[in-house]
Amino acid sequence: MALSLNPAQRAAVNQISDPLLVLAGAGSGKTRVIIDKIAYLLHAGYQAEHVFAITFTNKAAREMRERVAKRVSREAAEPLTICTFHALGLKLLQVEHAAAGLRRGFSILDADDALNLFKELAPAGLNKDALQLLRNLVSTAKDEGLSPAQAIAKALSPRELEAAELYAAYQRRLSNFNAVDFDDLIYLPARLLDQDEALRGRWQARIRYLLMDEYQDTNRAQYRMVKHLVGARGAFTAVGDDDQSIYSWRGANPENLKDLARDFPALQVVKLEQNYRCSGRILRVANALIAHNPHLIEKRLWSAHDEGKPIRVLACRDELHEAERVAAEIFHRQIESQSRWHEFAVLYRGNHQARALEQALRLLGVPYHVSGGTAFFERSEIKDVLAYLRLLVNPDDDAAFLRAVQAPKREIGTTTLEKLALCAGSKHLSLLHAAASMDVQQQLAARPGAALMQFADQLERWRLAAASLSAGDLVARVISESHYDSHLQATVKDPVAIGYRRDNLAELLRFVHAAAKGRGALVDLQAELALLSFSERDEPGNAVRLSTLHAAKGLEFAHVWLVGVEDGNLPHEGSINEGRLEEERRLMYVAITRAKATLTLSYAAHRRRFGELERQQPSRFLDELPAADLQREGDDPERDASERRDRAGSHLARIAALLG
DNA sequence: ACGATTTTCAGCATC
DNA sequence: TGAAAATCGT
Repeated sequence: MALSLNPAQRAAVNQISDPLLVLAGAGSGKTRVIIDKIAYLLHAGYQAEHVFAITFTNKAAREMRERVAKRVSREAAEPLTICTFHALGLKLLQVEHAAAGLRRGFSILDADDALNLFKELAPAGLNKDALQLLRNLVSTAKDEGLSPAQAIAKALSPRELEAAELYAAYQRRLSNFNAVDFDDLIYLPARLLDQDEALRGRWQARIRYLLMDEYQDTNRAQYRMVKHLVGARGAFTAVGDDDQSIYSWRGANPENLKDLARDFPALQVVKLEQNYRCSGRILRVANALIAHNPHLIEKRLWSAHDEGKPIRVLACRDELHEAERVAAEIFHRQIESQSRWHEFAVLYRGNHQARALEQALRLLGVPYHVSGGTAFFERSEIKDVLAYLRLLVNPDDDAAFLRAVQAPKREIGTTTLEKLALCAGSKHLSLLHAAASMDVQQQLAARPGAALMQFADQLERWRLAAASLSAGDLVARVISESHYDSHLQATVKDPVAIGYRRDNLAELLRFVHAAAKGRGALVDLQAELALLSFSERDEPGNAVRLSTLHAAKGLEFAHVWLVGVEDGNLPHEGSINEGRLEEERRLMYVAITRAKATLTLSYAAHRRRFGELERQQPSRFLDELPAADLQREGDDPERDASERRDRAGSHLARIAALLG
């Protein structure tokens, strides 16, 4: 990367009087621009506490914080707010909780808990898809900024009315729990800002300059929140790239790029078109591919780098052959070039594709790191322990109660809980309060009643202890006194899995100790934990990176292999049918532009899908790349098919022959 | 209430 | 194919 800014980057940094959209192509140094702009704002006299930078992931926020602290001094960076959209929404709600009808210590339900709560209100016997569809309608309503009452008024058909009423019931239930879901962290602040002028004034005074990263990933609600926060002044910089919009399936709305120009007539647009990452050839291939998509604003990326190595296209027999070849190539290339392992990456469409690759790499003793996978905070043992914390902070959190009361098992089953819920409902008590109430106790049988009482007593003891204990010590005490470890031994059979879960809990403990330093208040800690999704220790180190295309966004590697470039996989089957080809093309574009020096694409003639060996066709996207830049390698798939049947030594061949 | 067995169903995965 | 959910049986 150049030491000084290029003219476009400088223009993006220095423009602080008008609202600004920075169209930042892949590898064009956009993070650099954001960091420098923060420094420039501070230099121009902005107080750090009035400068806000918003990202999508905690990881991005963390990285930005670290880079800013290096650019300006640590002390100067301290008062800055650099966080995710949801964390900003949460901050606002914590300050303005009364206006939102919430009490201090409100809980944040994750997607799972929210769905469970929703399930109880929805008509019984719905299958998973129908339920999720209905739940998504609620999300959509919040995304559009509709209150339950507005949604009911707006419903056109009986089905829509039913969904709107379900939305209303769901919000009532959340309110009873003193809880919000993830959507609410955006929807409620946007609503408050819209309706309460004084509140809006307070926040506009606080946020004097707003920077947004990955702007193409914002949804409607996030845009409305931002619009209210920046007001007519429009002191903001939005950085994004419509060609890297790959999250529309989870609500991102690239149209927001267009609306920005409509809502802020003074909007300036700066394009960052010099790519500092890829070789000339890699960039040319990427440009050729993305040129097949329609564009709102034309942008032409160029690179000052050499042409570089040809792009290779490997034809393979099946996914095992593909994995073996890729692993062998990485193995040899590393030795040959004396590169470090972390300069190599294998990218793929679906998580399941990692398996064959892992196997092949392990066989050669190549260290690797798989990104993504099940998020740390989604693991059941972590959610169990966090449920205790939530319940300590917010006794009305019935979702947390239901989780905590059943892990570890304490002879309280569904029948008991149903009875408890019935009593609690009629007396307008939360489940925990009901469990401790004498009235309710009398209506329960002796044994379950005693078990519930014991549970409530234990929580009360912890609550009292919390005052004099650090958050970390409290969590340690909860884990030990709830006998969670015996619970693990009783429910998990595989001793390796038990060890793994213990490790996770130890990791959580370490995290809480570190996070709670200086803050201490359990309330804040609990809220922070709810927003985190990945383990902080997720340090890949010096290892080959295996990653999905989505998880690879924002990363770069010297040598990239993109595997499974087949119709049905990339583009994915579902996207072909639903005409979402453009997003699939962007996905491939993102993959190609991760590569600095070499790029290898591969596809297999056959692939095992759902247990069946299926014939595959090379991706249609390969035809959109300039043939002159591609170097096709590998065996003729037809000839291989017969060879495969003949080869005596191949175990796979025999299995494949039996199946096929 | 819980473990064992059958059935189902496959994307990407943020906060 | 294989993991997770649903159902069965004690």
